[in-house]
Amino acid sequence: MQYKLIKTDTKTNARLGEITTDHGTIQTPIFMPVGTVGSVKGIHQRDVSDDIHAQIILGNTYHLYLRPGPQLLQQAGGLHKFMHWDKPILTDSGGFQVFSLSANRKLTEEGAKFSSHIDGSKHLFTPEKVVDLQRIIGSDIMMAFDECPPGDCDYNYARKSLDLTMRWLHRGVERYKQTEPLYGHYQSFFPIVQGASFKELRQRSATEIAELGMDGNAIGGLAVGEPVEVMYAMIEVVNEILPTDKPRYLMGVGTPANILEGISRGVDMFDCVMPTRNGRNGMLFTSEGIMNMKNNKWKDDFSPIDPCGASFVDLYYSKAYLRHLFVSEELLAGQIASAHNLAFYLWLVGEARKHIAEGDFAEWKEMMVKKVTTRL
RNA sequence: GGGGAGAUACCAAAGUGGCCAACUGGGGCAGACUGUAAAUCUGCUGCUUUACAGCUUCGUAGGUUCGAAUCCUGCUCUCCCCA
Repeated sequence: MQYKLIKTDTKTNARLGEITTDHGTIQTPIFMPVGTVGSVKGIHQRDVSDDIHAQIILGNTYHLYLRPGPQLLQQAGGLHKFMHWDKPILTDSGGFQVFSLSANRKLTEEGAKFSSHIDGSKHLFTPEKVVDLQRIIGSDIMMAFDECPPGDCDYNYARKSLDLTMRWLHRGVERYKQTEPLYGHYQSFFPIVQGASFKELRQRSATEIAELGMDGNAIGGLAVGEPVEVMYAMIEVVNEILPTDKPRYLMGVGTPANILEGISRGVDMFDCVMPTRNGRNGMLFTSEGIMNMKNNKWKDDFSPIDPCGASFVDLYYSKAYLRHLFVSEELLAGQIASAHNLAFYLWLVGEARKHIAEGDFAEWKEMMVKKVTTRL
């Protein structure tokens, strides 16, 4: 994998870059749609690619391990072939499930023991096993197995958690170096900075990770309950330290405003379930603001969903029709909303790249943050 | 014509002397959602701009009672069965 830093903004820390993988190039800053179990929920791969213009999507090691399972994935020849997606894939390690499924797991030095959320069966995830699983999945970017601690945890917990994550990281890197890709394409391995909301822990984590010299670096454990200002502060602290010649990935973030603020602070890659999940729940993000399509106010608004929208659905269907679909609980509602939101997110980062290139990113970002946080 | 059952909030439907402004479901209105256990979850839904407050409601008109959606009487309407 190659990362080319094309331009750094003069007024902000925004960066324009390009990541080259064996499955194609990625223009950064980029947003990566989440397809946890090998599907960007509600959207055909064809549309993820051709309508939404996603350049890379996510999969999840924990979920894919439970279903369909590594044996079948290997039989299929990896996730790319299985799901018919030939652009890059990044897999999360299951570290987020340590957080989101915390009631169903126990942490030990060795790893995380999960009780499957599907059938209760027990499964031990170790840093080594998670590398092996991601080799089988065949993702272009594999993530280290980490503990994502809650955003409001105390210093003692955060320190112990970080220590464990760093020990797991070294074991993961070791396994990564000892193993080879199974399907002939190169796989990167990204470490994840942790340290909750504590500056010195974040600095220590970032410093240690920078020294590893991996292909790219991630910032985890943010947008998990801490105030948004703390998240921004932590990004700044970490990006002071992470190498500039490697892409930086802010995991799980976020709202359109979060993404613009992240880009401004030197983040290159983002992912979030928000465009799809919130879309399925009726929330549309647009360049003019946020719409709750279930609201009565759209009942007889026959104007296009989003006159400036980037997806075909935006001019194809009206607000009134989409509201009707939501009220009637039609599957198409969530599909349209997801397509719209993802296309908007991809459009947003595309515009960000354009404005970094043109040199007016700072002004554009200020204006855009106001617009995307407006309630329509 | 004879016999029986019933009328409760937007709809359906509980409640049959005080704990009832009234269970529950639907509908309606609004909110939440950030490396997806989510096409999920939460709140409100008689009126008074707020309320541990007040006011008006359970077909309708009266009555009994300290107190009635609940008991009694008349009336109106609906449904079912038999002729």
